[in-house]
Amino acid sequence: MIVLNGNLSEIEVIIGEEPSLSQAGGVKVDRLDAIRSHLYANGFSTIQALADAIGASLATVRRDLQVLESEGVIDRVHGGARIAEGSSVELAFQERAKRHLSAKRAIATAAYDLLAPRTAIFLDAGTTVLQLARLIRLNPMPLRIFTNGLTVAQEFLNIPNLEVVLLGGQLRSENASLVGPQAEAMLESIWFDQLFLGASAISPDGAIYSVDSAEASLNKCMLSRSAHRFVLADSSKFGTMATYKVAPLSASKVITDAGLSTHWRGELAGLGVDVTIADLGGRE
Amino acid sequence: MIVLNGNLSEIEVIIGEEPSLSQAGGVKVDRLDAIRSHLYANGFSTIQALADAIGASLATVRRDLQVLESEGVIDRVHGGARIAEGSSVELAFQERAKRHLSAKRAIATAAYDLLAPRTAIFLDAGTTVLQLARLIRLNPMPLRIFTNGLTVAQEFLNIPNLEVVLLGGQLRSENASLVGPQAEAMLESIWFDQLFLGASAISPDGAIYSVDSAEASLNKCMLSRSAHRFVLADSSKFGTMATYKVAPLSASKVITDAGLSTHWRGELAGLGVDVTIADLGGRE
DNA sequence: ATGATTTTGATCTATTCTGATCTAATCGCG
DNA sequence: CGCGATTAGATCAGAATAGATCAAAATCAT
Repeated sequence: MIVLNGNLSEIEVIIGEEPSLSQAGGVKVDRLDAIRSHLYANGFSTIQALADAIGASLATVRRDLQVLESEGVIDRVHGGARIAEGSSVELAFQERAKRHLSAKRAIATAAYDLLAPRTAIFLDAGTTVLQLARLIRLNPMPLRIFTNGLTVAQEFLNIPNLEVVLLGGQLRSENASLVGPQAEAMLESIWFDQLFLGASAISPDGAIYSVDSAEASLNKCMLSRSAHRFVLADSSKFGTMATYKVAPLSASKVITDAGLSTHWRGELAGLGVDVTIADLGGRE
Repeated sequence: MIVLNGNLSEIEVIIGEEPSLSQAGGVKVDRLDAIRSHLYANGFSTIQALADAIGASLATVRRDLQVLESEGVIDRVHGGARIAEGSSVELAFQERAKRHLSAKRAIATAAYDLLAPRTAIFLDAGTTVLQLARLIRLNPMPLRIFTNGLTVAQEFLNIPNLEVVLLGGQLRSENASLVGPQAEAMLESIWFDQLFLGASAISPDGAIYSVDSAEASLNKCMLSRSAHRFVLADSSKFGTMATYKVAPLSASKVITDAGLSTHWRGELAGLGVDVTIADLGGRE
């Protein structure tokens, strides 16, 4: 029986039955490991140095480096290669952050106008809320900020007059958020003036949904710990569904963009939900 | 004896005695790093001085400065260039991470060899421990990892078979760590097999010291929650002082590099501390 | 064993990088 | 304000590096 654990090269090794695999010279997997090892030990290396160290030609080393680069393990630069720095980690997340970017920025700007100095706010780990975080970094004001988002917290490094508290908990790679019972327990001892919550989806009957169970559970806790609740969701989210229900919109105010259909405007008015439509041109 | 007082740039200047850092191997990325370092150390430098220090022509230095200016890390003025105001603290961490890098990587490699699959470990927020984190990312094994370091957690995004738990608490910008009573409270409910702790300084009488009060307090909690304790400190840390005492070394094992003086080897042996000397060439 | 596929290494071409020289802009000083 | 001196920017040839192509070698499936 073969156990797959997500590592493709290991799978190949397990299935392959060559007894001569211990040979270090000619096998591609060994070469890739050797390159990674060499680059880690030296930080940076020219292609020539790698070729000498490994005993392969320049062309082969280049091809190997292409593979490693596509895996995100290394960074290739003119003149050689180096171990990838931590920054280029979340590809899917960054892609998601770019979708409907102008709408998200408009929404973030509208949300920023709601902030008051020296208050306590909570920022969710969503991509729309991240834009709000970016805006606060560029236009700082004294705030006490709570968040469960790694990227959100990162925005606030070295910004003066900000007290930033990150929730502890299990790291969820999909959106670099912290979730789980530890995060929820920590929330229980915190109270804040404003909550800015993103949403994976807003169901046709006007409820917030999330793609993740733990995230949804944590979102519920957030909602119960804030004096004012704002849901930041671009208009494309309305009328879509996700797996886990968080809460009805009725207890929150909504900030969205001008793309919201007249049907939904009426719907939200019928639910008694306060809606702010962010104007895309409304930048200061 | 060197007293560390929390001013990072002073630490760099005082301890910095390596001539090897300013040597660029003729490759662009090395030069950019060298310029960053030189400018960080001196605050301002003329183009001629940079060209002399790095060993490149004036034209090349100018072009490099253009790149760095577009990245926003420096400001160019007539006659030379200076570090951009905003990013000096951020650079301090990177500079610190690069100092004694080969020693730190050797230490990290020795620490990695101590890991066993499916155990629970805690990784401190120091720069040496960050190298261990990077090693785990490049060479993953199933682990339950706890940390209070934002950059450490970032390393583990999208790595399969890792359960990563980040301590909650107040964000400390200097080294992107989470500290404070909330972090300590969360530690109280966690127990792990191995702790890997960095150290700002190891005092002449063999005690761990830290530059930050909250960090020191948290470190004490960490030490009390682990079955095995490993202090990762390159040899330059021994015989230096910082402001806040964490704990004596006696209850921990030490991993350091071959630069440790014979005096200190004897000293540690006298204290009954188990010492591992990481060999810089000791790769698989 | 044999043919097909993949991998490797050498050669050639294209791109990028470097350093020198020349021209334009800026600074210091009377 | 103008002048000399210094510094910045532009251009270009030479060098180094990356990418593309192709034949030989190794590997794999039948």
